Amino acid sequence: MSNTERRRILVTSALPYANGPIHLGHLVEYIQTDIWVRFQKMQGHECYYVCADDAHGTPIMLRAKQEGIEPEQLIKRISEEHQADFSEFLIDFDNYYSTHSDENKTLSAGIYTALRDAGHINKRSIHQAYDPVENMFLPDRFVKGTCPKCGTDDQYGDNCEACGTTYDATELKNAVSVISGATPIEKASDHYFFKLADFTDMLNSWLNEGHLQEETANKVKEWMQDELREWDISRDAPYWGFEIPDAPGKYFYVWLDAPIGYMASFKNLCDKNNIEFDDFWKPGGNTELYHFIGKDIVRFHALFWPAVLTGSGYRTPDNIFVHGFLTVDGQKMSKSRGTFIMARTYLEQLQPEYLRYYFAAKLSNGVDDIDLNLEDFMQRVNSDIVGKVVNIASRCAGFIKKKFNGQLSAELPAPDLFKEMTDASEKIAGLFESRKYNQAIREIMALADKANQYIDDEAPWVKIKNEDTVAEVQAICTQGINMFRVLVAYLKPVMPALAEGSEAFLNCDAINWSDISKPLLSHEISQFKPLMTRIEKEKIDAIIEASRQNLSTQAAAISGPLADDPISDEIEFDDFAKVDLRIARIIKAEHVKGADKLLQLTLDLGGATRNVFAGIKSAYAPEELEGKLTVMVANLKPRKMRFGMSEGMVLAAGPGGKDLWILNPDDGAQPGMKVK
RNA sequence: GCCCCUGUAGCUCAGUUGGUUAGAGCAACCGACUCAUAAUCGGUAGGUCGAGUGUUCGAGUCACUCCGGGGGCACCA
Repeated sequence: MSNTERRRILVTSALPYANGPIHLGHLVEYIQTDIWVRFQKMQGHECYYVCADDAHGTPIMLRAKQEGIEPEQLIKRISEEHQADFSEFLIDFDNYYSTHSDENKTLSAGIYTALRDAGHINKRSIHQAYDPVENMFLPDRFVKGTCPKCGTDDQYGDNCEACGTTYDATELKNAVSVISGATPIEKASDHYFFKLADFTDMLNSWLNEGHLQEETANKVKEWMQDELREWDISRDAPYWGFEIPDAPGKYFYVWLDAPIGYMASFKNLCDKNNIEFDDFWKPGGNTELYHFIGKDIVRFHALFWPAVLTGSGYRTPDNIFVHGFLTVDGQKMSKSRGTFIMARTYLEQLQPEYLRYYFAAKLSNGVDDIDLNLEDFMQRVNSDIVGKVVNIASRCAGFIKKKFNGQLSAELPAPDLFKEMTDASEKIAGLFESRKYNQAIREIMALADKANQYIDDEAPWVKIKNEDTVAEVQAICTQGINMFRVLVAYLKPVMPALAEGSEAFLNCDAINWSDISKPLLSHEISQFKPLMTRIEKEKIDAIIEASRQNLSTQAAAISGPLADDPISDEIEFDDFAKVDLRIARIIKAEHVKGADKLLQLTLDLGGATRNVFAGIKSAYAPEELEGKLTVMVANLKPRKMRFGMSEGMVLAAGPGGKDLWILNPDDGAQPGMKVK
């Protein structure tokens, strides 16, 4: 690597939104980026990794209000939480900042002004839902009402979840503002638009210059086939953001100043560390710029952002690395299943490097989703890292320490094998560089297998017992420990703390990519301590349990019958047919002496009568029931209860207590009829 | 409704421009070993490559249809 040029690289991850905590889904991206940046730095390149909280927008404004604090206080608190999470996950930003900063304000205003002066900004009036109580315009998702098409209640202002119709928030019937409950009115307002279509040619050529992964480029080209509409970049007061310089009462839409936050965070770093900002952001700077993002925000980064940058005299990114979403056990993260796992919840139970390793083992350079399979996670980490890699050091260290005073031998007994391992360096580096971490990990683990095989073949535990061969043990273990060191070097971008612990054990300087080919010889190592322990199943269970509990303590938790009580496993028709359901008339209902929950029902099946005890006392008075038709399971095996024989079961729905409703057939059904 | 991605051993994934008996790791099973955090080493078994049809001398690899999973769009960016 010494003969290659020292690259100058600026890297960003997407800015987390400052209204909630970091979860495992977020971490896919930060871990992916951090690995790449650590790798670049290990190569000796000049690489900066900047990020920031995305601190503007309506949701933050409203949340602060709800908590009775100023937005500044809210974003400060959230930023501290975010940074604590990132730091513990060993995400090593060179700078972590906020979009609510002087630098960002200046840069946003400058970019806007440049766009305006070049004629890329258009101003026109639009109509929008307006909350007359709160005196603010309402984004679609802050209006709810009845669908104008199908009449379903409680639908958002953009489309109906029941019938799928899309409409304007102003078309909703009985519309209410989610914020105040007031009926929104329609109101006109001037908005500022970015004329994206001005950049059609520029974008078309940019898209063909190989800046994007193929799949991403295809997606963006698909969007380019339609005419590029103007992008609304302004919002009316009250809004939490930056006021537009020449438009009092108008603010930049959060998505305008968010990516500029990348620049602002870097500007902040430059000012602290004497880095030339323009080298990285003006055209022709001989530097590289990369954004790591999720596939949900491709539009902003691959369409608007290059256009905005070009229109205001800045450079465009060299690439936008798009990754997929995280699923857990093959399904979308779910609060009710306990798989919506917060970074903090994870950290309370497990070490960050387990997850860093697992993600690395799964991540490719594609946009496919990756799955966190919890069983696989545990097995994989335990067997790869603890069983294979760390085990090499563990099984050699004892001999060296006890028998040879911690001294490594002066030569390697198997230099060819060592060379084979260091020769893999270029291939593995190429895989890290191209973000095929999964392949890199596979290569590294194959080498770890080789190391263990070598030790097994040499059997130092046998040779140590023989006078003639005892001297060989020192060399064998020196070989083993040096192979371990190479593996740690390869894994260092992924597992920096393991590397640090290993450096202490090896009693050597920080390992870099360039010095792996020089083995440690005639060198004293330190006492071996377990560098990493196994993942215990209980810890994973605890994470799931804690994530479930988060659910119940969160006000806005998603719940409902389906979430609380998911649909059971699929059955065959024959299974259903075994259940004989009949219409029954309740001809008599009475209290049962000594029973807290039961009512005794006499049911007429159109000829036969049945005596049934039903646990519905909490919801019904006997007199309410007499004469009613309902549905019963007629062929249920009679069951002896404390108060007598119960010959069937009436059907009811609901969580229990007062909330319990028996089934009622529609008019016309007669006692005894089969339900099918 | 339209469009994109995806579906390979129990699990996680590789499978190059279609070409001989479909690969790896983990798990399972058998054996060896005991230095090591019950780790390691050797071996065995396990797949009609989601289903079907087609193109071809030949298809996991191409085309079409269907099914399952993920996502995008339907004037919201």
